[in-house]
Amino acid sequence: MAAHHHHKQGGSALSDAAQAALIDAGEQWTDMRADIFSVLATYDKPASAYDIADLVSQKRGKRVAPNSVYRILDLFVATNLARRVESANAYLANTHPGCLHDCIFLICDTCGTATHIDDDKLSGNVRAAAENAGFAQVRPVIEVRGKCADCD
Amino acid sequence: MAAHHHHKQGGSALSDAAQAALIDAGEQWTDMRADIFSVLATYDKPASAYDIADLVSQKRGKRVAPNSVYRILDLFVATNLARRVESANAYLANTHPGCLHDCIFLICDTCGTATHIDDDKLSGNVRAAAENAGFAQVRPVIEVRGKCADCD
DNA sequence: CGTCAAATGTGATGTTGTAACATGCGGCGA
DNA sequence: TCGCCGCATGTTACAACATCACATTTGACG
Repeated sequence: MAAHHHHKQGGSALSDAAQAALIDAGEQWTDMRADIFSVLATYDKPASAYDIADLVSQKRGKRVAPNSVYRILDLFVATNLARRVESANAYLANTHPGCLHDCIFLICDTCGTATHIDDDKLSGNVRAAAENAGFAQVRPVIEVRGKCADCD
Repeated sequence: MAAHHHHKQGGSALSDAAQAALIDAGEQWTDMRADIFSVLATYDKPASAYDIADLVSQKRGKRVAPNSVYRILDLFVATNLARRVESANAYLANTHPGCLHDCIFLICDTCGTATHIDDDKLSGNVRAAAENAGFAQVRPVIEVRGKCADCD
């Protein structure tokens, strides 16, 4: 595979990539983590920890506490398998784990779907502006609320 | 006063400006709103609705419910007297009400203080990217988490 | 097999945000 | 003046989001 393609990966391919990335980070790919990732990956809008807890509970036929979900989501975010959408208090699967980007999320206020842009130039400028102001260990949060093309 | 200065306004001058802006928007400047704004304006870090409710309660010697605070904060945000910091679930007074900007907030993860930058070029690029992707009624959320110069 | 660390379960609790309806207050026309 | 109306605020309840502390399970490894 060539250097830097950004095809969205489908269900199982994406899970495979996630698994590889997680193991690569020295973490385990457990059933629970696989289930949570796969549920998260089916969402095209940011999913709250509680949404995920409900679906994973169904899938397993046994209550999974939000608590556990949060733990794993935190891990996913730390290892770049998922992103937190701050303006939605919710999470999205990273469709290309392994690639580091400062994602820009576009969230439709009407239908809730989120798309994401990787514009390293843009996010780089934001980073630069922050560092210019004396900030270090910078982590940009760039999200755009609005109306998507389908909801005009 | 000249066209577009951005001196931070101090306590009473800022409140005066806020009052003017609110009335200009066809809203009332009530005691409650004045109190909430003045409390918000003393913060140099994003203040949660609950923080504000506590302080305003003290100040008035009578419990003010978070509920009421939210209502007024929403009004402030709608009229550009205050901003919501999404990544902190909290609010900041706008130090120059009347000027419309897509603010960029820098929030220190260590001390919590927030500074803000107005870089219309940068935020304009974010807007443009979103509109390019078919989004309308765009409202950028640009925040940067990191460590401020004092906390290095 | 025993031990240890990591993962997950469980229950409690803290924080943030809304909904629904009641009350108060001031303006304005009858 | 009186009653009505619209807006602001009060009050109660609850929903949604997030974390803490501690118990139990699992599985890797000597």
